[in-house]
Parts: sequence; C-alpha cells; structure tokens
Amino acid sequence: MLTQPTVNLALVDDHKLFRKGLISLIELVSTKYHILFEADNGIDLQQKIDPKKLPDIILMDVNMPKMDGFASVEWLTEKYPSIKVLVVSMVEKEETIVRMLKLGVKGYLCKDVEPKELGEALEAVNNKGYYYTDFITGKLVHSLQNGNAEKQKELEINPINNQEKQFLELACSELTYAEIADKMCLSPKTIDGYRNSLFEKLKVKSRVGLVLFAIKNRMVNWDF
Amino acid sequence: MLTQPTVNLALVDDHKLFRKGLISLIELVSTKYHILFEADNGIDLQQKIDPKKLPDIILMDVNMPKMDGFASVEWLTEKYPSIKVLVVSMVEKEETIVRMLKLGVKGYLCKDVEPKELGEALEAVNNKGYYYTDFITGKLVHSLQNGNAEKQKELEINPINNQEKQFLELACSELTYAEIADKMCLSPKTIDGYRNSLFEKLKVKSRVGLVLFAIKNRMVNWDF
DNA sequence: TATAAAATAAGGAAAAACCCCTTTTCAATC
DNA sequence: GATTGAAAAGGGGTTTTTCCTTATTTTATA
Repeated sequence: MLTQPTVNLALVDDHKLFRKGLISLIELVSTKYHILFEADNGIDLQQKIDPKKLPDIILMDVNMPKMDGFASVEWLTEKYPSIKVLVVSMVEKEETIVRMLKLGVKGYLCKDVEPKELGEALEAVNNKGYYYTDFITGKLVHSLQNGNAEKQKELEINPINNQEKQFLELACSELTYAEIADKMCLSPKTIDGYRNSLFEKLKVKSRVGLVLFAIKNRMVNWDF
Repeated sequence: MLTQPTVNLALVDDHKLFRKGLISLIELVSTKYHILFEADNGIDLQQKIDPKKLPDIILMDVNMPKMDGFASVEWLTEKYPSIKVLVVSMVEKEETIVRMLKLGVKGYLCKDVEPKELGEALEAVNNKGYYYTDFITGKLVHSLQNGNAEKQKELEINPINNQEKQFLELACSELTYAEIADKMCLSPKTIDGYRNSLFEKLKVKSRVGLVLFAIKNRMVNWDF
C-alpha cells in the first residue's frame, strides 16, 4: 500500500473552539492532513511559523484582533509566497471577498458550508492549487458589473491602508481614541495621525464625520 | 458496567462548520451526549423540536438570521421551560451577556474557550443545572453596579420628545453642539441638557453612541 | 550602504465634548 | 396669587478631541 504524502496545515482564527472543531473535522476527512500549528491572529502566526517547516496550506479567518486576515495574507504572500491560503470566514460581504481574492488567496469558504465542502476545498487547493466556488465567482462578477473597480481606483489614488481601516471600524464605537490605541497596541499619538490622515482623505471634520462615512460606504461590519 | 444515561443535546447556530466541529468535539469529550438535532436559527429550531423527544440542553448562538438567540431563548422558556440553554457565542459584550442571563440561560461560553471548558460546562449544566464562570459573574456585577436594569425602565417611561428628536438628527452631522444650538435657536446649555438626557435614555456614552443609535433605529432620514 | 519615504510617536495647546449642580423662566394648576 | 414641575439656561470644572509642529523608528530603494 502506498503511503500518501502528508499535507501540512496551519490554522489562524481567534476562536479556539472553532479551531479545535475544525481540526477535529479535518481529521475525519482524511488522515493525510497534519496540523503544524494554530494561531490566534496574524501576530501569533508570525511568531509560530517556522521557515524550516512551512505549512502547505493555511486556513485563515478574516476578523481577528491585533492583526487581521488581510494584513496576515499580505504578509504571507510577501514573505512566504508558496503557502496557499484558504479563507474560512463568516463574512460574506462582497468587498471582503474581492479584497481577499485580490490579495491572492486560493479559496474562500463561509463558515456555514458543509464539512464535506471543507474536505473538497482542501483537496482542490492541495491538488489544483485553488478552490473557487460559484458563490465566489458570482460575487466577483457582480463586483465587476457594479463598477466596484472604479471605486477601488479612487482608493488606489488615495488609499486607506489596513491600519486606517481597522482604526475606522473601531472609531465607529463608543471607545475613546485612547482605548482604540490600546486595542490596536499603538500609541495614542499614532491614532492621532490615523485620524488626521483619514480626515483629509475622507474630507470630514470630526469623528462623527468618520462614522457617517464608514456607514454610508458600508465599511463597518454590522448589518442594520 | 453501568451504562450512563444519555444526555440529549441540540445545537442552534447559523454556521454549519462550527456546529459540525462542536459536535465532533463533544463526541470526543464523552459518549454520553447524543445530538438530537441541529438548527440554523430560531425558526429552524421551532420546526425541528419534537415535544415528544425534547433535548436536555440546547447549545445556542446569539447572532443568527431570521430569529436570533434572544428570541429563541424567550420562546424556549415560554414553551419548554425544562430545557436548559447554554449560550456559545463570540459576543463578549456585557449588555448581551446580561440580557441572556436575564432570560434565564444556564451558562454563557465564548467561542474562544478551550474545548475542555465546553466539556466542563456541559457536565455542570447537566448535573448542577448551571455553569457560570468568573468572567460571567464579573460582567454581571459590573452591570449591577452601573444600574443597567433601571435605565431600561426609564426609556419606557421617558419617550424621546420632539426637541430631543430634532437634536438627535442634527447630532448625526458634523455640526458642533454650539452650531446645533444656533440652528435650534437655543442656548448651548440647553443642548447640553438634551444630550445628557438622551445619553441616559439611550444608554450611550458619547456622541458617536447617539449617531449609532439613531442609525440603527432608522431615526435619521438618509438612505444608505 | 546611504538615502528617501513611510509609519510611528511626542509635545503642547486650543476647541469641543462631557458632567454635575444651581438658577431662571414659564406655563399649568390649586 | 402661590405652588409646582418641566424646560431652558448658566457656572465652572474635567476629559476628550482636534490641530499644530517636530522627532524617531522602520521600510523601501537607489
């Protein structure tokens, strides 16, 4: 009997219970997958990843504290371009999916899929190198049709970077800037800088202006 | 050898992958748990629950489409008060936890706990009837100290009057309070009063809180 | 490796927001 | 006319936000 080659995986998700469940499911799917390590977020990933023993595929969440999925994928494609990233997220927002695809992830799964699909996705990413469902393709096409690209261009001229985006989301809450700085592990003065640069870019004059912009442009993650 | 009695469980969570993972973990913890059924949300729960074969414990998510955790628990305690509900959510907001505890849930777990704690929680709920960690107790005590319960009453007694409503709309803009006062032909100090009374009534702590409330409750008329 | 260009952080100060407590105004009612 | 209660306004203070300028640290790049 042939022993099939081991496929090394890593998991990045801030919910331990979900990670453990996922691992348990993966083990049921096939014995060829081996979990190298788990991480709570991007920072944790950077610390746990071992250049001498890289995972083949990383299962990546989107919303995480400290360093989110976008920043993590950006860092990964820069540092370890050979690693294939499969996003497993509960976010179904078109913008999020498109943004992730642009960053070069090999697949995007929603957390409400069948465990079977997880197996298929892993299989596909491992063999073909990618796994794009009709759902994802649909989102992409729709994004193109609705001229999302143009809006994106505007952002390319005047891009809101990842840090600023994360700050913007936190600014849409009752946290003070000091508390936001704390949450982002940055100096309040840096937050000061983010705010000022966003004020300029978004042409607003106050924090309320930031909130209104974020809501009008659906940059915050609560559905209402 | 004694065969231990089976404990019947049901899961209500909109993310299938999480549900399946949870089941897989529960099966690892002990063989005495039997999953009667899974549901995507409250509506689905109502359809799948069988009065002739009720679960002993229901693992319940909070944020779900169609019918969320709050509504589901409310319905359950009304219809099947004997069923013990253990919340498993990623929401760590005090307000959410307190609201759930008021509805009578037997425990509240965050999705980032160790799988081991899930086992302990199930065990405790099954034997003692409840599982409240220090984390939960802490949130409760803090909530009591801040007199959250009384404020709820105040809102029902004190509706938002016309002046306050007008102020609230203007507050959802980049106008300063001084400018709002000007527009409403009132002293800035009166505006000060409106703000304070709205802070109390709406249980918010800042102007951003006002804006978020107004938008969530569709009290401003711009379409987005 | 030197250098430019960013991101991050700091100091300081003025404006705005926030908070508590008191006083005035005014209309309703006894 | 006196009483009362709510709305409006004020006094005076703390905290947070906002806006300057400048310095340091990191990163990119020539």
